[in-house]
Amino acid sequence: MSFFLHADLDAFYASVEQLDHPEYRGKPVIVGGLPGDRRSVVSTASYEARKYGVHSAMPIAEAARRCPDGVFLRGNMERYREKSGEVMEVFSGFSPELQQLSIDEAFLDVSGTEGLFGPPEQLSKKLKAQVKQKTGLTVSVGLASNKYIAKIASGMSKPDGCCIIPPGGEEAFMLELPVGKIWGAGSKTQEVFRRHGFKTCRDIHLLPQEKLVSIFGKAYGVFLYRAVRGEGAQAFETERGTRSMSAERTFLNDLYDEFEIETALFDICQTIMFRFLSCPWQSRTVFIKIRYEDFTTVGARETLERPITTLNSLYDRLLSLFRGKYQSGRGVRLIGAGLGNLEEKAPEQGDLFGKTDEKERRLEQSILEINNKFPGAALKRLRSLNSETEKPPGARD
DNA sequence: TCTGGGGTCCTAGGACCC
DNA sequence: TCTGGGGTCCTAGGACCC
Repeated sequence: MSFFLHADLDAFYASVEQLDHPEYRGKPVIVGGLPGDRRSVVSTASYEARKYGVHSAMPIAEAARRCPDGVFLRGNMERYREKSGEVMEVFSGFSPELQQLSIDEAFLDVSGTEGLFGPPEQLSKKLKAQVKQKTGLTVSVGLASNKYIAKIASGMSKPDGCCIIPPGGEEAFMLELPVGKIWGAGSKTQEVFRRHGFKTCRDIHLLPQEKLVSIFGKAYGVFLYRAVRGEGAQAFETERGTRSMSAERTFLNDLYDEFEIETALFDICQTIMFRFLSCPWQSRTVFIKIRYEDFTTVGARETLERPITTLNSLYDRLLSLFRGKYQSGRGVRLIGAGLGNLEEKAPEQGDLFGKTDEKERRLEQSILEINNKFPGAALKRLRSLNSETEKPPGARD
């Protein structure tokens, strides 16, 4: 008999700030940006801030209107990653089968741990107490016979709660649930639910699988059919490795100047390559993303014959994708790029990449490292190394 | 209200091969 | 002559999650 625990830190970024800064405790804390920051959104709002109607993904400007006396912070990812590590360390003491879902949540396979930690209530109590004692943070917990139900249960117990769904009770638990609580049904799907008059999972439960498939498509229809019956969704049961690596940037003001956009693209390219060099993957697929001023978003991708090995070659391909896709004259609000179809690095095949490539790769690596320490310092040098990059006449160095 | 950044997965259609 | 069917790989776009 399998049993899973889903653990989710409460208002994670905001809680870390309140932990590190006692003067913020009891106050509405909003992490994501300062009130004047244009184009920023809320990452996390503390429970005090949520009372004002502030929530994740809300524009900071709106949050500032709703909660003018809030404590607004840009956030410190390095610190959050550090705290996350501490918490995951505690989790790992409760099960060797730890599946981290994101920076602030994880699944633990706790099947057969009763002899060690007692029944679910006690297990949960011990885990919550240990997280609190060792990290100062509170965590909400859900326990069930599959991950999907455990995840929904932890969400219902927030903050600082625990919700246990006994084996056999999964379907009954789902039936009464409002459709808004279905994990995996976002705003577009909620709109479809509304149009069909579906209010609780029971309304969906009434329909045969074929009907759901005809409304929602094959994969999603089957997913819903299973979900409302309390059966785990396949997607969450198996752990999948990393598939892509990307970076993007939204500009404070829309960019119209192609040289400026391409410079930003180069900067993003460096960020990706720096991260890519220290990971165990290789990739033959490159992609770009352009968001225009009206928020329409387009992309382009290309799969190459050989893996990308140098910054120069990456930028070369990204630039060509960009130039092939970009509609001149349109304002660009965001530019992004990345590498897809990540696969295990092939064992060193020296002859696959020429000697020039290898030399170039090493030079780039050292420049990227310097540039990571002193942002901007080496950028010009690198960009001038790239033969594809021509400066328009009159552009200053 | 004027919408971040980093990811995953699905769908539909086209190219190409046998 | 004017057209089958299956498989695989690829691209573009969209929905969703934290």
